[in-house]
Amino acid sequence: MSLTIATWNVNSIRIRLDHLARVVARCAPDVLCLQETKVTDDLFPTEALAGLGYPHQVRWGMKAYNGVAILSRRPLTDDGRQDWAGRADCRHVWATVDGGPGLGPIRVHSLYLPAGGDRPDPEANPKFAHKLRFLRAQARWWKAQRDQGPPAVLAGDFNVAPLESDVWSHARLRRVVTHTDVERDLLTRMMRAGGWEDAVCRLIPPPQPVFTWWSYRTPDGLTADKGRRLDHLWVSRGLAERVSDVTILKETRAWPTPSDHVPVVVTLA
DNA sequence: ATGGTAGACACTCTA
Repeated sequence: MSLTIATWNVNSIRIRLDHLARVVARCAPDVLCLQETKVTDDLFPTEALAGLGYPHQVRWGMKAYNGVAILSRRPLTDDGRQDWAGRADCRHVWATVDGGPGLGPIRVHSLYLPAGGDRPDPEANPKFAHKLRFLRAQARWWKAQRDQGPPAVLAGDFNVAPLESDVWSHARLRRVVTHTDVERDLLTRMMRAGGWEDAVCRLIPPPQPVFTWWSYRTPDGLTADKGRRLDHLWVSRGLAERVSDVTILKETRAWPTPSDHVPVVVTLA
């Protein structure tokens, strides 16, 4: 028995339904963690996604911005949601899925961390200050949650590229939001506090570069491979040895009218 | 220092 979990920032679930169908045809994940759904729950495409094989859904969205969801082929139980850094902006949901014999129940989190604006200065840029507050709060939360409840998966768009090999040029991006020292340090702290292990790094060891995002604004960004690894899938310690496959679906970025992020797909066996 | 593209929504925001 195995469980395949994907995480993908779709940049609008309604405009990405066709791509979602193609992703499902490609890798048939059991569980899909989505970010930037950009839709309120009453307008969420529940039926269309059930028709793709995902009748079990947890979604939490708002108008125009943010929004997260978990779609599953198998029943979801004990679902929850939480606000962070003093804002009600639909960035974190979770639910428990049965991984089957040998895996048992697994709590899956879909998380969308703030992008942080343009200037990496918390004094001058309130969005960056918010991002740092969010990261610190996450580290505190996961430290308290550590070793509680079932084995867990934390997946999503974290908007931080923590390793030097997570960006196309470490030297040129060190002062760019997503790859500054303070963000990289806080994400590492959050990971250690929760006892998380990076499932992708487990099978694709650094410094092998892995990118999951290519900016819309860089015309040659994809062909020149000027990417960053902003999307992550972490597993709690008990699951680290179960990571049996990792796939980054880079091809989706070259499809017509793509999301700027691509799916990260991890199989636990 | 600036502007580049995309999505939502209603003209400007966020990424």
